Amino acid sequence: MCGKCSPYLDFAAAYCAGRGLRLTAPRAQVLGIVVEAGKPITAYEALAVLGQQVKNPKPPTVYRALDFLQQAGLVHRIESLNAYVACHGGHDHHSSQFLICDDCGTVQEVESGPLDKAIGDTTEKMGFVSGHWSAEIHGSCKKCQG
Amino acid sequence: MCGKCSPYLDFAAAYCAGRGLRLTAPRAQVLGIVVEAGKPITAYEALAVLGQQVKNPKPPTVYRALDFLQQAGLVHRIESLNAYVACHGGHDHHSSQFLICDDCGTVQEVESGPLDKAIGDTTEKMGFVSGHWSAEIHGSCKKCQG
DNA sequence: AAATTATTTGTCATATTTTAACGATAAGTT
DNA sequence: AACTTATCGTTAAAATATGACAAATAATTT
Ligand SMILES: [Zn+2]
Ligand SMILES: [Zn+2]
Ligand SMILES: [Zn+2]
Ligand SMILES: [Zn+2]
Repeated sequence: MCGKCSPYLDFAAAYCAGRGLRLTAPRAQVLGIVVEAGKPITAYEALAVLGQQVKNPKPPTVYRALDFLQQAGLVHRIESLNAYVACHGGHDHHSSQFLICDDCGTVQEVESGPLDKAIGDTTEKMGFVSGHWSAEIHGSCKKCQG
Repeated sequence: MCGKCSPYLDFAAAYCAGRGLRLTAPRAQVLGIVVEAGKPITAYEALAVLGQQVKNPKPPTVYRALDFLQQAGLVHRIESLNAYVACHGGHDHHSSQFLICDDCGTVQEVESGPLDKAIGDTTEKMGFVSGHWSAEIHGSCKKCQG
């Protein structure tokens, strides 16, 4: 828990309350851990951190919390990293786009209208009904360049 | 090996030869297995199939072959499925887009210029230098509707 | 051709990531 | 309170992926 994640947790509490979602203790703890990480964190890394707060937690605790948080839209899973990041905005979205810096490990979530439209156009043309999608863009962030 | 994968393997052989890449026996076998699957196949599924062709193969054999094939651009990894598909075209590309049907399990690789441009615009605006990216679009394919 | 070097392979084992199952606990309902 | 549903803690075990190293193969050099 820190200055950065406390406001986020306040927001998350209200966000969940407004939707009938239960932000229980383990869920809130894991959310705090993901927020505080500030970059992608794996389930086992989160488990290790959680172990500093509660006694000897087990993997299912973290995985269940992450599943819940994902469904709630509070965290995203970066598939290409097997890791999780907090959603950068308090918005429902079934799709997400990430700029993943392979040098420093940071991930920036972006919202690109044109990207959204391009995917909509493509799926429509193919007669495909899109549920959710994600674009994971690997490369080098601004800071990490000469 | 079948009527579908044989021409693909011929192409792959020429493709690799032209680039100084060595399409060795285990690599060609694994490629054949992925092509023949016709839909995403996991490393361990491929390992099981390979076990019908050679005696008691081990995971590293398949993983190494898949790594090579990926680097060569002959197969893609679908991160959200932990599975692999053959590249639908004989083209170099550092990026790919997939329409993944969650009902029938098929995956269609598409090439969308607008999507490519949208990602280029976004990364440029953020000062991000993009290496490779992939968009994995989950949903329901044309066949699986109504 | 022989020696050298680099790449690839087979094999052992292990590490990492994720899930199933199930009884206990807590929350929401009638 | 009695009932139903959701969540939790715990014990495994399944599924996914990699490290290490010697043997074999292929490419390169002498
Ligand atoms: Zn988000
Ligand atoms: Zn960076
Ligand atoms: Zn492709
Ligand atoms: Zn389908």
